[in-house]
Amino acid sequence: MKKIINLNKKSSIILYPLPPYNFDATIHKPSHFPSSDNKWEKGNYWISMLWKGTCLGLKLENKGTIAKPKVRVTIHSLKILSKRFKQSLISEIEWRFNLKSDISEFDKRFKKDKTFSPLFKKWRGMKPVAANSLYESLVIYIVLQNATVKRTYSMLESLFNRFGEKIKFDNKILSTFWDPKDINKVPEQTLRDLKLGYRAKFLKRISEQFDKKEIDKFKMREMDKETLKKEALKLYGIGPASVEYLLFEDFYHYDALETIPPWEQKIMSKLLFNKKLVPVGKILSFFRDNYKNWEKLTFHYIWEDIFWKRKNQYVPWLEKEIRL
DNA sequence: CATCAGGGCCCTG
DNA sequence: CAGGGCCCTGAT
Repeated sequence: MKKIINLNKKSSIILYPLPPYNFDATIHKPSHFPSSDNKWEKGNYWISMLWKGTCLGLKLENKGTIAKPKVRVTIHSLKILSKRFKQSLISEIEWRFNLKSDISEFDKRFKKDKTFSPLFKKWRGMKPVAANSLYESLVIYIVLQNATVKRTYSMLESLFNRFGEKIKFDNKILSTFWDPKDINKVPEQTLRDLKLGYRAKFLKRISEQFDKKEIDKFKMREMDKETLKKEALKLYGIGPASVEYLLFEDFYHYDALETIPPWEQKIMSKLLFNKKLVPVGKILSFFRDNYKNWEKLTFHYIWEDIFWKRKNQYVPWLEKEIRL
């Protein structure tokens, strides 16, 4: 059992997201599998973060409304942080929690949508969130591949326990990720022992690329969608399915809807057409024809809505499609 | 018990 | 560009 690190120093700042901003629906995604690096309760969110080699604990509190959003961020750390460090950290936090991207056009354009206006209204101000760093997201995409939820969860938790730390702040104990070099320096077999299977090689290669600073996430944030896509596909172990998540969830391309994995296809078939299985092409053109430029964001609203429902009530047909 | 596909990806031919 | 192989797990 590793020692728990107490983060005793803290400082707070108020941030103002661009409206509309739905705090809970943006920060918490019920469709995602649970992971011990973060915790959500209505209006509050805790997550561990590594920034420039420093281990931090963030607490975010909702202090505003969708139309007048306001978020209080408390940064917990072991040592007092310099002003310079905090400045870079705050702009990173603004990116990660998607405080500044503009979805007001989407908001206006589909207000009167004949099919989904109630749903758009219900989740007004919901955006994708890249609460994890790019490296951490890639780790998650790798453990998602060809695995059930349970297996994905256990692979990630094994990695946390082997390579990460446990931190305590605001009465929460959370896992942290690790520096890519920690994985780059261990043999592949260490990862295989954690039951990563063939993904071990992917994780090692990606960790190596990050350790050698071959990937510039800031540059990637500036790229147009097609360039970014090509760039991301160069990452070893990252293919079309992972890139599909990456473009939307990590780089906020709201129109990035090109492929739909089988289980999502089944669920969307039911939700959109009330059928068992509709061809992917038909689902794609439904979004393209009706929600141009906002295809994936629209998909996201429909998608998360059913998973929010699942939190409060049992949805038998959905349960069957989730490989737990 | 064995067999097999899978919420992919890489590599080979 | 099609298809085999890969770690494991759960379904049959």
